[in-house]
Amino acid sequence: MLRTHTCGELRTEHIGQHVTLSGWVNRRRDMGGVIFIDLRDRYGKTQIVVDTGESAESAAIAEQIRPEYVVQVTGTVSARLPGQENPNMDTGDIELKVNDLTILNASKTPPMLIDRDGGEDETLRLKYRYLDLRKERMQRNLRIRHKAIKYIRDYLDNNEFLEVETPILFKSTPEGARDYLVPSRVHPGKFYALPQSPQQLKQLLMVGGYDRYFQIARCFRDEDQRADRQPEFTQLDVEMSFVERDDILDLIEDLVRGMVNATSTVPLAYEQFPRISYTEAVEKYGSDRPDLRYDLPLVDVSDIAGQSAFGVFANNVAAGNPVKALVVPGCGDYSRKQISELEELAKVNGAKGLAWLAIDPENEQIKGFIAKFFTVQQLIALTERLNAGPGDLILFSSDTRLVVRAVLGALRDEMATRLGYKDTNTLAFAWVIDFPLFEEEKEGDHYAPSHHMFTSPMPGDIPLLKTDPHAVKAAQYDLICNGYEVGGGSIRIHNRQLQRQIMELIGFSLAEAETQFGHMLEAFEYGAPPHGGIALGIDRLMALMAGEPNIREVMAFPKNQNATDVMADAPSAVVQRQLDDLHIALAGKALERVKSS
RNA sequence: GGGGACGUGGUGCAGCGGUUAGCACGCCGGCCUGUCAAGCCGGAGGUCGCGGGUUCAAAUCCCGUCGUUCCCGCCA
Repeated sequence: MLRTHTCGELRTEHIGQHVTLSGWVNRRRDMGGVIFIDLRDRYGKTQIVVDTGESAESAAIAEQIRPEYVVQVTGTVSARLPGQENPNMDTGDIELKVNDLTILNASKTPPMLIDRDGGEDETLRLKYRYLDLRKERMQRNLRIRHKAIKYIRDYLDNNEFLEVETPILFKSTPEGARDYLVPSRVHPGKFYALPQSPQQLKQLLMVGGYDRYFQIARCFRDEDQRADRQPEFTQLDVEMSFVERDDILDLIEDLVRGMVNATSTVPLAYEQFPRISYTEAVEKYGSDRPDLRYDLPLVDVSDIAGQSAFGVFANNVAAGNPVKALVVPGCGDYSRKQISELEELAKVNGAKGLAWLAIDPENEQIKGFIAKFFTVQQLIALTERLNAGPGDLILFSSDTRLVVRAVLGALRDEMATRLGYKDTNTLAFAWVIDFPLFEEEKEGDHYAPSHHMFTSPMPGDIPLLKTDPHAVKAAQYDLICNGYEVGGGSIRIHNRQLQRQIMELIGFSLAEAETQFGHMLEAFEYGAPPHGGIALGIDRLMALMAGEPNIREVMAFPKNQNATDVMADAPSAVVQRQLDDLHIALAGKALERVKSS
């Protein structure tokens, strides 16, 4: 071993011991007669002291040392001089007096400072990721990730789950996200697909009798990036047999609660996760993954506003559409410019305009271009319903139900940001349940599944499939946190008759089903147990738990927004021979680019 | 595919029509025996992303383009 201790380990009880440390030079402070070196590894920092009067040899080496040199130091652990202790360092009561100093490896001047979080350009961080990884921030984040995943494995192992690996090279299905494809050398013109999730495979494991399965599974989706989306990401994939919905929710909630309490830097807002229906989520918060760190509810005022002389409201209510409102505390003094920013946001989300009222903080007069269309009694009824007071701003939306949701949901989110309601030091988890089995709007003349084809209806709703499919609730659930979807799953259909019924409703022919899911349908004929499961987005969970705004910060080697690895320069061109092996000829843009390079 | 923001020594930024493009950190050299973002003195380092245009004059204004990022579309 090139060390006897780590750089975060030595304390006063080690004083007098002869030890060897190895690590990176964080900083060197040359006082002339004495040189201090902060030696760093991922466990901490220790101050090294070189006294030029005591060892000319070590002093000469210390003179050459620069930041990020890798050095080995042997010396005696000593108490710091009285008054020279550093309370900001874990090892601040001691220092290592050097007997022997060796440079294990030199370093070029790094393009960024390691001991300061510099806000460097993202390209720089990603190009020199191995240097970025030396920073405290990334080391802390990857440590949280490791601890959390270890917690998950231990928890599920204690509950009789088996971790099973499933193929990375699998089969493309046209549904869902765009697949990453891998050409086959052995089968010209055919392709594997990288899994978007192990969904089918875990259901087949249930048929195989592995009644409690999990996997820390890498997944791939070839879609455009976001702060919470990378081309490859990690799911905790879970599937169980002989369970009902609440068995899964209870288990996963206990797992997540324990994991957060044990490993997260950001604490839970509350221990018990609320279970809210999809209908409540979209009607009250305008989103199927509402941010529950704050309330700011959408309130239906159709009955009052429909009576007003404002044509838009009256006509919409007469047509059966809602008028809903959002009260924004303290924003009654918004300027014309600020209001028009909000109107722009409303329009982006489908609104034709933005109606608003503001209550004067002094004289309680109600301003806003629609005020004149309301009687005094109507205004009183409105403010009472909304619990709106002096200084408040009231934002309205009236349109189809879907547009009202989208508009006020977006405004709720925006106003929470502006009002500083998004506490970054709390995690507000919740379950969203009772999703409709089918989307509200049909695709052509067919129903569209809101999750996927294998999602089971709630058992009591099965008769409704024949009479009112839109009223059928699914045994589907999402785990949400701070406005993010961090997980989702369902109880699956294991009954062939029911599966066929659903396929007919969504316009999926037997022939189509056969080519895409033949292996699934056949498997289900050999004694598929009742089963269901969930998948949690590990990267999103880790980002939330580390208080990070982007999942790049919890991945060791992420890609940038263009799905490029700027460190390794991937994807990259390959030699013609490789293409020939794969029976691939470049065409179009790809061919032009190769010719011009 | 679309919209917003950003692009200036190694790094982070200021300058936003008119001197030799400025500041901090870093880097190089010197001084210094108790520092810990050490201090002091001196120094090097820039095609202002790239291309075109407007102007007597462009880092600065306009157009295009490339890169980064956030968002919309997309993500069963």
